[in-house]
Amino acid sequence: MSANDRALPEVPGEATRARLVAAGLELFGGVGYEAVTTRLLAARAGVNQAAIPYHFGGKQGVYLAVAQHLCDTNGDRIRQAIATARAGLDAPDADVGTLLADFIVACVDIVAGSEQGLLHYAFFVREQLAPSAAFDMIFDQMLLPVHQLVCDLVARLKGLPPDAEATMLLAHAFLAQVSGFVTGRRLLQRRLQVETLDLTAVLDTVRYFSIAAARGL
Amino acid sequence: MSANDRALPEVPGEATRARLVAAGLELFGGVGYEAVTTRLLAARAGVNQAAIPYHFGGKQGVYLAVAQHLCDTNGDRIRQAIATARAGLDAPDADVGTLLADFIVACVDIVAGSEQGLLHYAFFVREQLAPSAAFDMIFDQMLLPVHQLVCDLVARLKGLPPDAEATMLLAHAFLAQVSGFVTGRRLLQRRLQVETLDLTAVLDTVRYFSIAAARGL
DNA sequence: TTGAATAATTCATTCAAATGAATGGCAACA
DNA sequence: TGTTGCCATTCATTTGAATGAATTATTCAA
Repeated sequence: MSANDRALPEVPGEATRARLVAAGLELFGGVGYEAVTTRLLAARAGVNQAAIPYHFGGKQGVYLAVAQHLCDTNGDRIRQAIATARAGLDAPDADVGTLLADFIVACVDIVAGSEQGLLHYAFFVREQLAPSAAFDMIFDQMLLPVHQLVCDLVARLKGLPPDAEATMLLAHAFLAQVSGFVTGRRLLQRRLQVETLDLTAVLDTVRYFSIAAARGL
Repeated sequence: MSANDRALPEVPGEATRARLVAAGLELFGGVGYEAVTTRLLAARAGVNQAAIPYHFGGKQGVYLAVAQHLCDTNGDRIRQAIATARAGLDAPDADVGTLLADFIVACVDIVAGSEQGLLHYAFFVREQLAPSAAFDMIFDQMLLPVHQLVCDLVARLKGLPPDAEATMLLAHAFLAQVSGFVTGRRLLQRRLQVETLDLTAVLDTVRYFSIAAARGL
């Protein structure tokens, strides 16, 4: 149990598993489960095709491992953003509208701030369009905590119960921006005639819009 | 060219084509292109598998026909909503915020108002996640006119040029609700513990939120 | 520290099942 | 009778997974 347990010589299969998960993240999010062949997956990961059944029991095993990895990785950043917002909410003089806007911005940043994040969220979107065994995992670990927090913020803002239907729907309207700027980003790219969106401009807009909505409620 | 060209005895192959397109609409939107086998597609349509290459040249032909049908069908309702909004915009005493909110509500209604509409939009979302030859069609006929209108509304509301980046991003924030209430509807269903969303409550929320945002800008 | 013995992993190859499309016969209708 | 659409069957590929040999890592007695 030395301090450098995480030195370069990992346990052997770990590298292969990690490469498959990384390749799966990219491919499953990009084109969907059925469109990814085990040959393509193995080639992209730079491993032999037989490594898929060997390490994960099959293609679906890779998919679930990708979902779990995705929840683990993004979960950290999401939990941090949630903690920040909740800390702000505990303060007596909390500016709830700003807290809400900051949190929505943080979510959009996590999701749209990198090519990686976009692929991650594409994975989520596909799961929502056609849920599989991975959906429960994603719901419990990612969607639910986020939605609950936004409900709490909206509830405080409007003086509503956090679990009321109206609260949840309003929370959803705020959170819609996250999916809007991801699933709709190709539309936006064409309209703006750019290859890549200006993240700063997007985040500024999200903040401005969220604060405007919070103020107007 | 009698008045009842659309009488029951259609031209023979038409029924088969229509059934395939209808089945394709349901399946492609529901599970994605690759997940739909020609056998399943034919079975769902109640036609022989060979009808696919015969009538559409292949599976992809059905897919493109579905995309076109989708643009035609929804295009009518969308164009109507756009026309209504533009008429309102031409009035001298136009309440732009309300026009904007009404249009967003109309879009959400078209998309989320029926199981059919949800499948249609799922098709769009998949095309945005991984664009194919159908994306240009969808962009030109559906996305672009809608986005342009919302840009015009936002431009009027804020006194910005309709083609400025800030305008387009703000327009996108309003339109995000459409994707948010569709791609996120399973999250919402779980949170509300219902099988089907209450459309009226959703549309009321969208209107309320849109007006609030427009007022707060 | 050796150095076999053992376990774990990788690999080229193969297999059965599936998938999309083609084929040729058949029926309906002009 | 000739054209058009429909159908059962078949075909060549592709797909996910299995197989067993080859290779690499780990263990542990000497």
